[in-house]
Amino acid sequence: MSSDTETDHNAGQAPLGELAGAVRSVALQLAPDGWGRPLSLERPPNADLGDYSTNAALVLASAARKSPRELAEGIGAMLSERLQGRLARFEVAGPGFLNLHLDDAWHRQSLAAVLGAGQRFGAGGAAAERILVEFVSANPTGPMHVGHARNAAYGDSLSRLLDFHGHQVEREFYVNDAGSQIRKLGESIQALARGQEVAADGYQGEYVQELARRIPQAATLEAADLGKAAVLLMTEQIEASLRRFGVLGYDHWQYESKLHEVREDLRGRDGEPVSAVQHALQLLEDAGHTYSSEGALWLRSTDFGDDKDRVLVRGSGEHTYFASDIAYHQIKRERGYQRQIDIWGADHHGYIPRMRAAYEALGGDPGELEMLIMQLVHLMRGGKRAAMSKRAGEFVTLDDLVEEIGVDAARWYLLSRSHDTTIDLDLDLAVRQSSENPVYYVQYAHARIASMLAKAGADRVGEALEHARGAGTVAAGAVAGGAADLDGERAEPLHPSERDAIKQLLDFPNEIAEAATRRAPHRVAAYALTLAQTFTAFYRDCKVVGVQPQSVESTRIGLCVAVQGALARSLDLLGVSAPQEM
RNA sequence: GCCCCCGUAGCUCAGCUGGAUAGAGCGCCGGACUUCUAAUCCGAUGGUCGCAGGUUCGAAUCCUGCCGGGGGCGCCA
Repeated sequence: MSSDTETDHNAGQAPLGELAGAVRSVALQLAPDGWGRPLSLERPPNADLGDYSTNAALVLASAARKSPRELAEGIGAMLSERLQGRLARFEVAGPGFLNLHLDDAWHRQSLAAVLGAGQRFGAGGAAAERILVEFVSANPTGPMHVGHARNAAYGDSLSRLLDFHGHQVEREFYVNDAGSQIRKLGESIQALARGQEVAADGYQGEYVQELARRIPQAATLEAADLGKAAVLLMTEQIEASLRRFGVLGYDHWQYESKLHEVREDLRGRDGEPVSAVQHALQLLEDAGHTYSSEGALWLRSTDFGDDKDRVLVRGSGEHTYFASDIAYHQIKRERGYQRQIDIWGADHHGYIPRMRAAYEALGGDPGELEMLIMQLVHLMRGGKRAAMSKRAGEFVTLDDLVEEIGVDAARWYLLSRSHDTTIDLDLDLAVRQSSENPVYYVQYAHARIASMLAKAGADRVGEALEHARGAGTVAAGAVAGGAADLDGERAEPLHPSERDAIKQLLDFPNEIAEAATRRAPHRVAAYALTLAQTFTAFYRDCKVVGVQPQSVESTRIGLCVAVQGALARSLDLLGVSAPQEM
């Protein structure tokens, strides 16, 4: 597809944004007091009701001191004038909906605008922020399971989405390589290497044995060193699994252990270098948000809405995990992000109030910190809940999932549902049904277009695109006398399926904006499926390659190119491939 | 006991900052391949949007209570 025309940032929002703007400005002329109220511009439930529908009159009736229907009439009349010939007609319906019927020229111009935007169609639009997205952050004590898979797919896709929407995104993995769990892992490996029993609360399973085999001289090493060596191996393995799963590379790997190391650039009250953890604790102490009790140091998190105060430093002198996490968030603040997004598993939700409290105690604006909770993936077998025990080594890993159903089906399955609903994953069923996965429907539509364009030939496609892109200017100049195409001939009327496909395409920028703003990549999947369906209906109804007259073929080729682009973009945002043939 | 998420068609789920006749995929039933890709298409079946109140021109959507399912409430990480 063509990507040469990289126009301004808002090009992606046109032309639907332009129509919405026209409705808004006309409506506010009639009801100036209604400024600031949100007006809808939607596809009506029934195609007979028109191309678009607005509730402007319903929303603004009171401000205009008119009946909704009367106001709708007024808006329609003014809009008609403003859009010149492109608004074929309008109707007031029901309590005061204003239904707009747009003519073919408007559709052609809109398609031309989409083609003109090229790869940037739907991009940008956000008030750009520098955002850090931290996701997966699986403990390096074992392989990743399907819960991590969901977190990975979501975090990766959300990052892509935010980036495409115009934000400056960095991705980070927080490695919990400190604390008792690593010690336990080291001890477990040591026991296995020495042919002893693993402690009851230690780590079991195939992968621990493998770690013991892969670490040279494991039997002679101390547990602490074994732990360190295992973390390295596990982190490597995690990174490789994520890469196979299509996760774009992380910009940062932050090791928890580093937060405990003294840094030259951080100075304590006495001017001596301190660690990030000490630095953060001093900030809290200096701000008067801590106190000592029962031999421990506490954060007065209840001052910031938490249920109870929390321990930062134990009676034993050890820092809690919470203290590390506070330091981690403080370091991220100091790195200059405008927004931190943490993507956590459902078991962390109780952790949110204290983290938010700590963030505020550090002097941060709690609105900058978003902690998104992924609901669980329930593993099923034959319709029944299956146990997942890491200790016993019984779980389905990310690698298993990919091997069984492939990256595309797995990612689509995990991403086509909202992150705050629990997912039942029946692997047997998933394998059996993977060929029914809607992802293939979307990919098929993409491949089909590729095949059609190949049949038309690159030269013909290029020529057609030039023609289709020109529709904007020509139609604009020919509004009064009816639409004409480039050669001045009368344009053939668009088929209803063509008009539908164009309108479906025009929704793309809004869908992207919604999905990004609401942190909801599953909306992209839903959109892609609908677009593929709308395109397939067009394919059924309208011959493209070889259709006469040639101007019709040109428009349709242009539509194919535009749809293919939006499908490819949607799939890419989900981390799913867009094949040329299937 | 308190906190978070969920409850929509037989199944899995969209729709939720209020809009018109509540949607999709799968399953089930009946049809369509000499076609630019049938991994497709067309048609049929299928819902008291958990229950009860409230808010209003209008509620699956917002508020309250209840019921049911899942998860969480450590000086663990």
